[in-house]
Amino acid sequence: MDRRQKKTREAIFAAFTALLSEKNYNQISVQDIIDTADIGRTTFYTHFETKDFLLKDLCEELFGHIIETAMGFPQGHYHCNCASADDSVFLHLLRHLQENDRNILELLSSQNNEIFLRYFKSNLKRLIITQYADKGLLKDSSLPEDYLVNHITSSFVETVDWWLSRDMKESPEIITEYYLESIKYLVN
Amino acid sequence: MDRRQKKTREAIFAAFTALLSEKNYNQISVQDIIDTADIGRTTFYTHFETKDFLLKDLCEELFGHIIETAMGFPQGHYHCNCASADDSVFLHLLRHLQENDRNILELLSSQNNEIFLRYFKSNLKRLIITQYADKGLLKDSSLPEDYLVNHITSSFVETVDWWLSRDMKESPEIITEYYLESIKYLVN
DNA sequence: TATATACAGAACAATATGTTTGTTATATTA
DNA sequence: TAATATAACAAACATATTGTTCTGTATATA
Repeated sequence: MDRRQKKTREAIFAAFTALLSEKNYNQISVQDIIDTADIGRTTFYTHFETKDFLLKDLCEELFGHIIETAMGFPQGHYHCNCASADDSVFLHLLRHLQENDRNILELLSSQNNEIFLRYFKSNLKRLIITQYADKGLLKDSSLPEDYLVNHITSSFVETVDWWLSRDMKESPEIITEYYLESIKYLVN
Repeated sequence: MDRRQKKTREAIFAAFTALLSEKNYNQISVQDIIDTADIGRTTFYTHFETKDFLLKDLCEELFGHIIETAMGFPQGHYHCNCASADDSVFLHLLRHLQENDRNILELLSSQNNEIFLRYFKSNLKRLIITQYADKGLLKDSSLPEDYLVNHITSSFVETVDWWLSRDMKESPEIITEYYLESIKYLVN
Protein backbone atom coordinates (compact mmCIF):
# COMPACT_ATOMS: atom_id res chain seq x y z
CA MET A 1 0.00 0.00 0.00
CA ASP A 2 1.19 3.46 -0.92
CA ARG A 3 2.81 5.27 1.99
CA ARG A 4 0.86 8.42 1.14
CA GLN A 5 -2.44 6.63 1.34
CA LYS A 6 -1.58 5.14 4.69
CA LYS A 7 -0.54 8.51 6.07
CA THR A 8 -3.71 10.20 4.86
CA ARG A 9 -5.88 7.43 6.19
CA GLU A 10 -4.24 7.68 9.56
CA ALA A 11 -4.55 11.46 9.59
CA ILE A 12 -8.26 11.13 8.90
CA PHE A 13 -8.70 8.53 11.63
CA ALA A 14 -6.77 10.68 14.09
CA ALA A 15 -8.79 13.78 13.27
CA PHE A 16 -12.03 11.85 13.46
CA THR A 17 -11.13 10.29 16.79
CA ALA A 18 -10.15 13.65 18.21
CA LEU A 19 -13.42 15.20 17.07
CA LEU A 20 -15.42 12.30 18.47
CA SER A 21 -14.02 12.82 21.92
CA GLU A 22 -15.23 16.40 21.99
CA LYS A 23 -18.33 16.43 19.81
CA ASN A 24 -21.37 14.38 19.05
CA TYR A 25 -21.04 12.20 15.96
CA ASN A 26 -24.03 13.86 14.32
CA GLN A 27 -22.52 17.27 14.81
CA ILE A 28 -19.24 16.41 13.15
CA SER A 29 -19.21 17.54 9.53
CA VAL A 30 -16.99 16.22 6.78
CA GLN A 31 -15.68 19.75 6.65
CA ASP A 32 -14.58 19.47 10.30
CA ILE A 33 -12.68 16.30 9.54
CA ILE A 34 -11.05 17.83 6.49
CA ASP A 35 -9.98 20.91 8.45
CA THR A 36 -8.70 18.95 11.43
CA ALA A 37 -6.85 16.40 9.34
CA ASP A 38 -5.59 19.22 7.13
CA ILE A 39 -6.21 17.44 3.88
CA GLY A 40 -7.85 18.35 0.61
CA ARG A 41 -11.57 17.96 0.14
CA THR A 42 -11.11 15.60 -2.78
CA THR A 43 -8.76 13.45 -0.76
CA PHE A 44 -11.34 12.68 1.85
CA TYR A 45 -13.84 11.50 -0.71
CA THR A 46 -11.35 9.25 -2.46
CA HIS A 47 -10.76 7.49 0.85
CA PHE A 48 -14.29 7.35 2.25
CA GLU A 49 -17.61 7.51 0.51
CA THR A 50 -19.34 9.05 3.53
CA LYS A 51 -18.84 9.78 7.21
CA ASP A 52 -20.67 6.57 8.05
CA PHE A 53 -18.18 4.49 6.08
CA LEU A 54 -15.36 6.19 7.93
CA LEU A 55 -16.98 5.22 11.22
CA LYS A 56 -17.45 1.65 10.03
CA ASP A 57 -13.82 1.31 8.94
CA LEU A 58 -12.55 2.81 12.17
CA CYS A 59 -14.60 0.43 14.27
CA GLU A 60 -13.57 -2.57 12.25
CA GLU A 61 -9.92 -1.74 12.73
CA LEU A 62 -10.20 -1.09 16.45
CA PHE A 63 -12.54 -3.87 17.54
CA GLY A 64 -11.39 -6.32 14.93
CA HIS A 65 -7.91 -6.05 16.42
CA ILE A 66 -8.86 -6.38 20.07
CA ILE A 67 -11.16 -9.33 19.45
CA GLU A 68 -8.76 -11.15 17.14
CA THR A 69 -6.13 -10.83 19.83
CA ALA A 70 -8.45 -12.38 22.36
CA MET A 71 -9.62 -15.09 19.97
CA GLY A 72 -6.55 -17.26 20.38
CA PHE A 73 -6.73 -16.88 24.15
CA PRO A 74 -5.71 -18.66 26.31
CA GLN A 75 -3.59 -20.67 23.89
CA GLY A 76 -1.57 -17.73 22.60
CA HIS A 77 -0.80 -14.98 25.06
CA TYR A 78 0.92 -12.70 22.60
CA HIS A 79 2.96 -9.92 24.11
CA CYS A 80 0.60 -8.81 26.84
CA ASN A 81 1.56 -9.26 30.46
CA CYS A 82 -1.11 -11.58 31.75
CA ALA A 83 -0.76 -12.64 35.36
CA SER A 84 -1.35 -16.29 34.63
CA ALA A 85 -2.66 -18.61 31.98
CA ASP A 86 -5.78 -19.04 34.12
CA ASP A 87 -6.91 -15.50 33.52
CA SER A 88 -10.28 -15.47 31.91
CA VAL A 89 -10.59 -14.01 28.48
CA PHE A 90 -12.67 -11.24 30.02
CA LEU A 91 -9.98 -10.13 32.38
CA HIS A 92 -7.69 -10.21 29.40
CA LEU A 93 -10.01 -7.91 27.48
CA LEU A 94 -10.40 -5.45 30.34
CA ARG A 95 -6.65 -5.25 30.86
CA HIS A 96 -6.22 -4.71 27.18
CA LEU A 97 -8.71 -1.87 27.29
CA GLN A 98 -7.12 -0.28 30.32
CA GLU A 99 -3.52 -0.59 29.30
CA ASN A 100 -3.21 -0.67 25.56
CA ASP A 101 -6.16 0.89 23.90
CA ARG A 102 -6.46 4.50 24.94
CA ASN A 103 -8.26 5.18 21.66
CA ILE A 104 -10.97 2.62 22.17
CA LEU A 105 -11.39 3.62 25.77
CA GLU A 106 -11.89 7.23 24.85
CA LEU A 107 -14.47 6.33 22.24
CA LEU A 108 -16.31 3.93 24.51
CA SER A 109 -16.51 6.61 27.20
CA SER A 110 -17.41 9.51 24.95
CA GLN A 111 -20.85 10.91 24.44
CA ASN A 112 -20.94 8.70 21.37
CA ASN A 113 -20.38 5.55 23.36
CA GLU A 114 -23.58 3.82 22.26
CA ILE A 115 -22.29 3.68 18.70
CA PHE A 116 -19.08 2.02 19.76
CA LEU A 117 -20.65 -0.22 22.33
CA ARG A 118 -22.81 -1.63 19.56
CA TYR A 119 -19.77 -2.36 17.40
CA PHE A 120 -18.04 -3.81 20.43
CA LYS A 121 -20.99 -6.07 21.06
CA SER A 122 -21.20 -7.42 17.53
CA ASN A 123 -17.50 -8.26 17.55
CA LEU A 124 -17.63 -9.70 21.05
CA LYS A 125 -20.44 -12.02 20.07
CA ARG A 126 -18.11 -13.91 17.77
CA LEU A 127 -15.73 -14.34 20.66
CA ILE A 128 -18.43 -15.60 23.03
CA ILE A 129 -19.60 -18.13 20.47
CA THR A 130 -16.05 -19.42 20.03
CA GLN A 131 -15.23 -19.46 23.72
CA TYR A 132 -18.51 -20.75 25.13
CA ALA A 133 -21.13 -21.95 22.70
CA ASP A 134 -18.82 -23.91 20.41
CA LYS A 135 -17.07 -25.50 23.40
CA GLY A 136 -20.33 -26.60 24.97
CA LEU A 137 -19.73 -24.51 28.07
CA LEU A 138 -23.25 -23.16 28.30
CA LYS A 139 -25.25 -24.74 31.11
CA ASP A 140 -28.32 -26.66 30.09
CA SER A 141 -31.37 -24.55 30.58
CA SER A 142 -34.72 -23.84 29.06
CA LEU A 143 -33.16 -20.90 27.25
CA PRO A 144 -32.43 -21.00 23.50
CA GLU A 145 -28.72 -20.93 22.80
CA ASP A 146 -29.00 -17.78 20.74
CA TYR A 147 -30.76 -15.99 23.58
CA LEU A 148 -28.11 -17.14 26.00
CA VAL A 149 -25.24 -16.02 23.78
CA ASN A 150 -26.89 -12.65 23.36
CA HIS A 151 -27.42 -12.32 27.10
CA ILE A 152 -23.85 -13.20 27.98
CA THR A 153 -22.46 -10.91 25.31
CA SER A 154 -24.52 -7.88 26.15
CA SER A 155 -23.98 -8.40 29.85
CA PHE A 156 -20.27 -7.99 29.31
CA VAL A 157 -20.72 -4.92 27.17
CA GLU A 158 -23.05 -3.41 29.75
CA THR A 159 -20.53 -4.24 32.45
CA VAL A 160 -17.83 -2.38 30.55
CA ASP A 161 -20.20 0.54 30.01
CA TRP A 162 -20.99 0.61 33.75
CA TRP A 163 -17.32 0.46 34.61
CA LEU A 164 -16.42 3.31 32.27
CA SER A 165 -19.36 5.46 33.34
CA ARG A 166 -17.94 5.34 36.85
CA ASP A 167 -14.48 6.28 35.64
CA MET A 168 -13.01 2.80 36.07
CA LYS A 169 -12.86 3.09 39.83
CA GLU A 170 -12.56 -0.68 40.17
CA SER A 171 -9.72 -2.91 39.02
CA PRO A 172 -10.16 -5.18 36.00
CA GLU A 173 -10.03 -8.12 38.42
CA ILE A 174 -13.00 -6.85 40.43
CA ILE A 175 -15.00 -6.10 37.30
CA THR A 176 -14.32 -9.58 35.97
CA GLU A 177 -15.59 -10.99 39.27
CA TYR A 178 -18.77 -8.93 39.05
CA TYR A 179 -19.38 -10.04 35.52
CA LEU A 180 -18.73 -13.72 36.11
CA GLU A 181 -20.88 -13.60 39.25
CA SER A 182 -23.78 -12.17 37.27
CA ILE A 183 -23.73 -15.00 34.72
CA LYS A 184 -22.29 -17.86 36.76
CA TYR A 185 -25.50 -19.86 36.80
CA LEU A 186 -25.61 -19.89 33.04
CA VAL A 187 -22.13 -21.12 32.13
CA ASN A 188 -19.84 -23.93 33.22
CA MET B 1 -53.09 24.64 25.36
CA ASP B 2 -54.01 26.15 22.03
CA ARG B 3 -55.64 23.62 19.71
CA ARG B 4 -53.42 24.80 16.87
CA GLN B 5 -50.24 24.17 18.82
CA LYS B 6 -51.38 20.66 19.71
CA LYS B 7 -52.23 19.87 16.11
CA THR B 8 -48.91 21.16 14.83
CA ARG B 9 -46.97 19.30 17.50
CA GLU B 10 -48.74 16.08 16.62
CA ALA B 11 -48.18 16.64 12.90
CA ILE B 12 -44.47 17.07 13.56
CA PHE B 13 -44.32 13.95 15.73
CA ALA B 14 -46.21 11.96 13.11
CA ALA B 15 -43.97 13.14 10.29
CA PHE B 16 -40.86 12.47 12.35
CA THR B 17 -42.00 8.99 13.31
CA ALA B 18 -42.85 8.17 9.71
CA LEU B 19 -39.45 9.35 8.55
CA LEU B 20 -37.67 7.41 11.30
CA SER B 21 -39.20 4.16 10.15
CA GLU B 22 -37.81 4.57 6.68
CA LYS B 23 -34.59 6.55 7.16
CA ASN B 24 -31.67 6.82 9.49
CA TYR B 25 -31.99 9.56 12.10
CA ASN B 26 -28.83 11.26 10.88
CA GLN B 27 -30.15 11.38 7.36
CA ILE B 28 -33.39 13.09 8.29
CA SER B 29 -33.18 16.83 7.77
CA VAL B 30 -35.36 19.44 9.39
CA GLN B 31 -36.41 20.20 5.84
CA ASP B 32 -37.69 16.62 5.48
CA ILE B 33 -39.77 16.98 8.60
CA ILE B 34 -41.15 20.33 7.47
CA ASP B 35 -42.08 18.93 4.07
CA THR B 36 -43.63 15.76 5.46
CA ALA B 37 -45.57 17.53 8.19
CA ASP B 38 -46.53 20.18 5.68
CA ILE B 39 -45.89 23.09 7.98
CA GLY B 40 -44.04 26.35 7.68
CA ARG B 41 -40.35 26.57 8.35
CA THR B 42 -40.87 29.11 11.12
CA THR B 43 -43.42 26.89 12.79
CA PHE B 44 -40.99 24.05 13.30
CA TYR B 45 -38.48 26.27 15.01
CA THR B 46 -41.03 27.82 17.34
CA HIS B 47 -41.87 24.30 18.53
CA PHE B 48 -38.43 22.72 18.65
CA GLU B 49 -35.02 24.26 18.95
CA THR B 50 -33.32 21.42 17.07
CA LYS B 51 -33.96 17.94 15.73
CA ASP B 52 -32.36 16.53 18.88
CA PHE B 53 -34.86 18.27 21.11
CA LEU B 54 -37.66 16.88 18.98
CA LEU B 55 -36.25 13.40 19.52
CA LYS B 56 -35.96 14.00 23.24
CA ASP B 57 -39.54 15.21 23.54
CA LEU B 58 -40.87 12.32 21.50
CA CYS B 59 -39.05 9.77 23.64
CA GLU B 60 -40.16 11.37 26.86
CA GLU B 61 -43.77 11.21 25.77
CA LEU B 62 -43.60 7.62 24.58
CA PHE B 63 -41.47 6.02 27.28
CA GLY B 64 -42.66 8.29 30.03
CA HIS B 65 -46.16 7.03 29.37
CA ILE B 66 -45.38 3.35 29.17
CA ILE B 67 -43.26 3.38 32.29
CA GLU B 68 -45.63 5.51 34.33
CA THR B 69 -48.36 3.06 33.46
CA ALA B 70 -46.25 0.20 34.72
CA MET B 71 -45.14 2.09 37.82
CA GLY B 72 -48.37 1.56 39.72
CA PHE B 73 -48.37 -2.10 38.78
CA PRO B 74 -49.66 -4.44 40.13
CA GLN B 75 -51.74 -2.19 42.39
CA GLY B 76 -53.50 -0.33 39.60
CA HIS B 77 -54.20 -2.28 36.45
CA TYR B 78 -55.63 0.60 34.49
CA HIS B 79 -57.54 -0.29 31.38
CA CYS B 80 -55.29 -3.02 30.04
CA ASN B 81 -56.50 -6.56 29.88
CA CYS B 82 -54.06 -8.39 32.12
CA ALA B 83 -54.68 -12.07 32.57
CA SER B 84 -54.24 -11.93 36.31
CA ALA B 85 -52.91 -9.77 39.08
CA ASP B 86 -49.97 -12.17 39.31
CA ASP B 87 -48.60 -11.15 35.96
CA SER B 88 -45.13 -9.78 36.35
CA VAL B 89 -44.56 -6.18 35.48
CA PHE B 90 -42.37 -7.40 32.61
CA LEU B 91 -45.11 -9.40 31.00
CA HIS B 92 -47.24 -6.33 31.41
CA LEU B 93 -44.68 -4.23 29.58
CA LEU B 94 -44.29 -6.70 26.73
CA ARG B 95 -48.04 -6.95 26.23
CA HIS B 96 -48.25 -3.22 26.26
CA LEU B 97 -45.59 -3.05 23.57
CA GLN B 98 -47.23 -5.71 21.45
CA GLU B 99 -50.80 -4.53 21.71
CA ASN B 100 -50.92 -0.84 22.37
CA ASP B 101 -47.80 0.85 21.23
CA ARG B 102 -47.32 0.36 17.53
CA ASN B 103 -45.35 3.58 17.47
CA ILE B 104 -42.83 2.54 20.07
CA LEU B 105 -42.52 -0.90 18.55
CA GLU B 106 -41.75 0.52 15.16
CA LEU B 107 -39.13 2.84 16.59
CA LEU B 108 -37.53 0.12 18.71
CA SER B 109 -37.29 -2.15 15.66
CA SER B 110 -36.15 0.48 13.20
CA GLN B 111 -32.61 1.01 12.06
CA ASN B 112 -32.50 3.70 14.73
CA ASN B 113 -33.33 1.28 17.51
CA GLU B 114 -30.22 1.93 19.55
CA ILE B 115 -31.34 5.50 20.18
CA PHE B 116 -34.70 4.38 21.47
CA LEU B 117 -33.37 1.40 23.38
CA ARG B 118 -31.20 3.81 25.31
CA TYR B 119 -34.16 5.99 26.22
CA PHE B 120 -36.10 2.87 27.09
CA LYS B 121 -33.32 1.74 29.37
CA SER B 122 -33.02 5.00 31.27
CA ASN B 123 -36.76 5.05 31.90
CA LEU B 124 -36.89 1.38 32.77
CA LYS B 125 -34.18 1.82 35.36
CA ARG B 126 -36.51 3.94 37.48
CA LEU B 127 -39.04 1.16 37.32
CA ILE B 128 -36.56 -1.53 38.33
CA ILE B 129 -35.41 0.53 41.27
CA THR B 130 -38.99 0.99 42.42
CA GLN B 131 -40.00 -2.62 41.84
CA TYR B 132 -36.90 -4.41 43.06
CA ALA B 133 -34.24 -2.37 44.77
CA ASP B 134 -36.54 -0.27 46.95
CA LYS B 135 -38.54 -3.34 47.94
CA GLY B 136 -35.44 -5.25 48.98
CA LEU B 137 -36.06 -7.96 46.39
CA LEU B 138 -32.47 -8.20 45.21
CA LYS B 139 -30.73 -11.33 46.46
CA ASP B 140 -27.75 -10.81 48.69
CA SER B 141 -24.60 -11.17 46.68
CA SER B 142 -21.15 -9.76 46.39
CA LEU B 143 -22.42 -7.42 43.70
CA PRO B 144 -22.94 -3.69 44.33
CA GLU B 145 -26.61 -2.75 44.17
CA ASP B 146 -26.01 -0.25 41.40
CA TYR B 147 -24.31 -2.90 39.28
CA LEU B 148 -27.15 -5.31 39.89
CA VAL B 149 -29.82 -2.76 39.00
CA ASN B 150 -27.95 -1.92 35.82
CA HIS B 151 -27.59 -5.59 34.95
CA ILE B 152 -31.26 -6.37 35.48
CA THR B 153 -32.36 -3.30 33.56
CA SER B 154 -30.16 -3.80 30.56
CA SER B 155 -30.94 -7.50 30.45
CA PHE B 156 -34.57 -6.68 29.94
CA VAL B 157 -33.81 -4.11 27.28
CA GLU B 158 -31.55 -6.57 25.51
CA THR B 159 -34.24 -9.20 25.75
CA VAL B 160 -36.72 -6.87 24.08
CA ASP B 161 -34.15 -6.07 21.41
CA TRP B 162 -33.53 -9.77 20.81
CA TRP B 163 -37.26 -10.42 20.62
CA LEU B 164 -37.85 -7.63 18.12
CA SER B 165 -34.84 -8.52 15.99
CA ARG B 166 -36.45 -11.92 15.46
CA ASP B 167 -39.80 -10.39 14.57
CA MET B 168 -41.49 -11.27 17.85
CA LYS B 169 -41.80 -14.92 16.96
CA GLU B 170 -42.37 -15.80 20.61
CA SER B 171 -45.26 -14.83 22.83
CA PRO B 172 -44.83 -12.23 25.58
CA GLU B 173 -45.26 -15.06 28.11
CA ILE B 174 -42.33 -17.02 26.69
CA ILE B 175 -40.13 -13.95 26.54
CA THR B 176 -40.94 -13.12 30.15
CA GLU B 177 -39.95 -16.67 31.09
CA TYR B 178 -36.64 -16.33 29.27
CA TYR B 179 -35.89 -13.05 30.95
CA LEU B 180 -36.82 -14.17 34.46
CA GLU B 181 -34.83 -17.37 33.95
CA SER B 182 -31.74 -15.38 33.01
CA ILE B 183 -31.84 -13.30 36.20
CA LYS B 184 -33.56 -15.67 38.62
CA TYR B 185 -30.47 -16.22 40.75
CA LEU B 186 -30.17 -12.51 41.39
CA VAL B 187 -33.67 -11.59 42.56
CA ASN B 188 -36.18 -12.98 45.01
C1' DT C 1 -66.62 41.24 18.60
C1' DA C 2 -61.95 42.27 20.03
C1' DT C 3 -57.46 40.77 21.04
C1' DA C 4 -53.79 37.75 21.07
C1' DT C 5 -51.07 34.49 18.90
C1' DA C 6 -50.05 30.55 15.92
C1' DC C 7 -49.07 29.79 11.33
C1' DA C 8 -47.67 30.69 6.42
C1' DG C 9 -44.62 32.43 2.98
C1' DA C 10 -40.77 34.51 1.31
C1' DA C 11 -36.32 35.87 1.55
C1' DC C 12 -31.52 35.94 3.82
C1' DA C 13 -26.59 34.84 4.75
C1' DA C 14 -23.90 31.21 6.14
C1' DT C 15 -22.42 26.70 5.80
C1' DA C 16 -22.05 21.82 4.09
C1' DT C 17 -22.22 18.55 0.40
C1' DG C 18 -20.38 15.91 -3.36
C1' DT C 19 -18.29 16.47 -7.86
C1' DT C 20 -15.31 18.23 -11.55
C1' DT C 21 -10.94 20.05 -13.62
C1' DG C 22 -6.28 20.88 -13.98
C1' DT C 23 -1.86 20.92 -11.49
C1' DT C 24 1.80 19.48 -8.34
C1' DA C 25 4.17 16.28 -5.42
C1' DT C 26 5.66 11.85 -4.32
C1' DA C 27 5.95 6.57 -4.59
C1' DT C 28 7.01 2.72 -7.12
C1' DT C 29 9.46 0.21 -10.92
C1' DA C 30 12.57 -0.74 -14.24
C1' DT D 1 18.55 7.51 -11.60
C1' DA D 2 14.85 8.19 -14.79
C1' DA D 3 10.17 7.06 -16.23
C1' DT D 4 5.69 6.20 -15.01
C1' DA D 5 1.82 6.03 -12.17
C1' DT D 6 -0.96 7.87 -8.86
C1' DA D 7 -2.01 10.34 -4.57
C1' DA D 8 -2.94 14.70 -2.98
C1' DC D 9 -4.05 19.54 -3.78
C1' DA D 10 -6.57 23.87 -4.93
C1' DA D 11 -10.31 26.16 -6.77
C1' DA D 12 -14.66 26.36 -8.26
C1' DC D 13 -19.42 24.49 -8.97
C1' DA D 14 -24.46 23.71 -8.32
C1' DT D 15 -27.30 22.16 -4.84
C1' DA D 16 -29.19 21.68 -0.25
C1' DT D 17 -29.67 22.74 4.62
C1' DT D 18 -29.70 25.71 8.38
C1' DG D 19 -31.53 29.12 11.48
C1' DT D 20 -33.34 33.76 11.37
C1' DT D 21 -36.17 37.79 10.18
C1' DC D 22 -39.89 40.00 8.07
C1' DT D 23 -44.86 40.78 6.91
C1' DG D 24 -49.51 39.26 6.33
C1' DT D 25 -53.29 35.93 7.34
C1' DA D 26 -56.03 32.68 9.91
C1' DT D 27 -57.85 31.08 14.06
C1' DA D 28 -58.19 30.44 18.96
C1' DT D 29 -59.74 32.47 23.35
C1' DA D 30 -62.09 35.79 26.42
